[in-house]
Amino acid sequence: MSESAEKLVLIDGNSLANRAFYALPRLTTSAGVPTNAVYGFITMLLRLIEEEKPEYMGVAFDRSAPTFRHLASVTYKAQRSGSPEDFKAQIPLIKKVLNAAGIRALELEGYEADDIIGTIASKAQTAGLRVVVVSGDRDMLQLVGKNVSAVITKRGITQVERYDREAVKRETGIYPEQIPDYKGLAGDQSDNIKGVTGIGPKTAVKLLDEFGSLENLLEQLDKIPSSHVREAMQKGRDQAILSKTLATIKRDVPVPCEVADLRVASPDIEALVSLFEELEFRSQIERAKTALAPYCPTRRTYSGSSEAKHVTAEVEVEFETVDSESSMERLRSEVGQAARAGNVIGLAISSVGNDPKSRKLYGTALHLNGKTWYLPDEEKTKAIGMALRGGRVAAFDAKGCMNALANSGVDGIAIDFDPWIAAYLLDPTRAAYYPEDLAREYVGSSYPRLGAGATAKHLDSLSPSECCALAWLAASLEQPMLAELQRQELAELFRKIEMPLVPVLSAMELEGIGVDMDIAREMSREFASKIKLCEQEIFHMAGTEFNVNSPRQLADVLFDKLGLPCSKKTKTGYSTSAEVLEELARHYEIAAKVLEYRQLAKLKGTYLDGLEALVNPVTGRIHTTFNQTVTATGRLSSTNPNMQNIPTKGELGRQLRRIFVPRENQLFLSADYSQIELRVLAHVSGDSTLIQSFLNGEDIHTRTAAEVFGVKPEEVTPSMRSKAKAINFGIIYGQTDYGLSRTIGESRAEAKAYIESYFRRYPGVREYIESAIALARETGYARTLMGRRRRLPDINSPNRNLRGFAERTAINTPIQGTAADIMKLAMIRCYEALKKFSPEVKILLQVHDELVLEVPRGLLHEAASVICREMENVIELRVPLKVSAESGPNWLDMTPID
DNA sequence: CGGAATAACGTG
DNA sequence: ATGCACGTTATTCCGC
Repeated sequence: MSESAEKLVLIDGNSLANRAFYALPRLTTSAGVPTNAVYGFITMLLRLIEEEKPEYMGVAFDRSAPTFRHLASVTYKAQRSGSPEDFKAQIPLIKKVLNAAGIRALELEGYEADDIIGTIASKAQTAGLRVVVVSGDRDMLQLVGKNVSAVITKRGITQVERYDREAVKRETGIYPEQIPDYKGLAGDQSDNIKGVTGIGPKTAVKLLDEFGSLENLLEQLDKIPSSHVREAMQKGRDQAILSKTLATIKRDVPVPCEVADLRVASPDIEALVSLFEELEFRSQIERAKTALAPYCPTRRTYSGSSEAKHVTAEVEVEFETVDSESSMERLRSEVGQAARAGNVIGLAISSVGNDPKSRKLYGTALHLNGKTWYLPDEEKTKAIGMALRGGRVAAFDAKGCMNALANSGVDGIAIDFDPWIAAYLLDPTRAAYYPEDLAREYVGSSYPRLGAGATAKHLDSLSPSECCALAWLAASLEQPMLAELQRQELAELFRKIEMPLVPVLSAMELEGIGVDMDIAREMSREFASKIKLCEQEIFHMAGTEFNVNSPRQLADVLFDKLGLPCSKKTKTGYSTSAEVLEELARHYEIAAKVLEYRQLAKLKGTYLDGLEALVNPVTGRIHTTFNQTVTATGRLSSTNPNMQNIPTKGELGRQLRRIFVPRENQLFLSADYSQIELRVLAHVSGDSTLIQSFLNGEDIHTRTAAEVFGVKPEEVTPSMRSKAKAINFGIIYGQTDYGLSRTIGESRAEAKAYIESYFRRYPGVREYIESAIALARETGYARTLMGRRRRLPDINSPNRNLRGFAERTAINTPIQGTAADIMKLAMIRCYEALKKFSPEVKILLQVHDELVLEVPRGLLHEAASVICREMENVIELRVPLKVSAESGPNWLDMTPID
């Protein structure tokens, strides 16, 4: 069964509505009609549609006498959130909404939602659909099987847990089909199922692991080793059978419809809008329209912000699905022909996955020679993959495509054009690079319907037609966007740096980095107990208990209750930032404790607990994603997790680096550019003193201190050096005297004097700053050494604040951006050099001015020299580039090489 | 419930 | 007003 099969989402309506009802405060229309359950239900429904994009949907409702459990829970919480009547009255409203949305509400006299869902899930499974069951009830896990997964809503559907067969086993210890057997043995209090007296959860799991099913167990009671358990089973035999029956979801109830009837095909948007207006759900109208648009037979009209209004073509892109040997043969020959002729081949891949390494391909579209093809599965993609090697390929999210292809065993596809990267170079500060916007800007007023791909930020779960439209678009954008890059003198940066970087980043992401989760969990436990201790001390000193994590509550306690002096303010109240607390800590112990608490909580939450969910279950490694199109300056950024902000500054935080470990018999090698930004400053400013001190290999901060404070280098004290360091960094950021005075804790006049003294000693730097601002004023841009540009629309603003910000950006961007350019080029060079040197050496991470690699022990010194050489010689500046290398058995214990 | 805004804090 | 560039976490507010 290929994963491109159509999808059916089955929702337990009562379960979701109930949750919504109790989670939301009492919302009503202006007439007083309660609407919270409807509102919450719609929120969850739309979210599901947006994420799952199912072709089929059904929402099942109970139609039996309420069980004991329902009554109990409803009356129990009733006093807080409204009466059960308020809830019941909202169910018909939910059904009305579903009806308008074109989604079937399913109910059957005398049956619960479970049974309807079970029955339809079975039918759909037989029909070859992928089924997703959504409920708050873990009982539903028993329906999980081939092509049937379950989403159990924990706290809503944000913290969603998706179960397949193996996940159920992992979580519960038993397989889905054994859940009724399990309940037959261990019972279930919440469902009033008794089970066998004397058999608890652990015994039940053990028995089922051994005997498979309840029936099998009952046949071989004599084989149970423990006499205790054997007796219990003999006594509870009938109860076990009855309990199992009660716990089994029925799969053969007379549901009033066929799977085909559940296709979402004709939402009545007008009816839905008027219903929402009636319910006064203003904020949901637009969202619902967008979410349901793909299900509507006709496409909405697009109205752009400009005077010209474009109407997207009503037509789907035409494509041929490759489902026979003959079509495969034809496609193969077309690809060969396109490759030989040098024609562009548009590529788009529909894939899913939590991280780059688990991103799995389930459909590929190709557009070439004016025709679009769709390869409906991995097998077909592999069959054509190699043929793409020589072609000129264009694709949105080239790196994601490479990852998905590599995970399917298709390596070495070079992608020459990624419209997202092109658009990024043309305007790196743009909020989003939507395919639809690019189509309008570069292709013209008519293009095929893009569907959900229109506003795609990542290319998850595209339908065949969306996938094909994007392949078409990627190919169609190539020439116009390349021409624009050329016009703006960005083509070389694109061709020589950004696109060649893609395979390097892909390889890094797929490689991942090793983590020792045993250490992480151990540290997490230690931190937890320290946090608890800390919290108790804070409560004691405060004389009250509160949530220390809440800046609001903390401010209340500190400034109102305890009357500590408050200084800084935020938009909403008094600030409790580290800066404020550090000041207070000089006199008040509680402030110091809060700082300690904060530090521990931050480290635990972000770097210990947050990591767990991101470990790839197959590789056991962390596969971060490097984003090439987010920063305004040209740097990379890293997400899921951010591997570029792993603690290094504080001693406590630094310890977390022990978690990251190389493979057996390998070492980490880290190579970092020393003072790269100041070296870039020296180069672009041409300041002779600065250049000279780098040429001499001096300690740059010491030299600055000597210059600014007018002493000999050997007379520079640590305090002078640290101030000089602050000045050096401040210069790069365009800092004012006020800012410097705050960082070094001296008077503003003093800071001003330092800066003036600095500029007297480094006049070239002052000239650079002035010319950078002047250039930006003239052109509206800041540019890096390699021509990367960033628009600065506020550089001539009458608003002093905005203008000041733009001016500082004009100073900083060429420096930060040039350093980024250099590092990117170095990465490409290192990657190429390592291919020749040894395929066993892997680049794992980039942290702006540092590369982290994994190296077999025996290759360490040679690898280090290859890397340092490549990094240092990547470009000839007026000052040398210096790289320092370290190695170690984890990311904490790193020692210098040479 | 879930989305958005806010505050805080980790990195180069 | 007041130092550049990022991403993640937890809390809080809001919807009608």
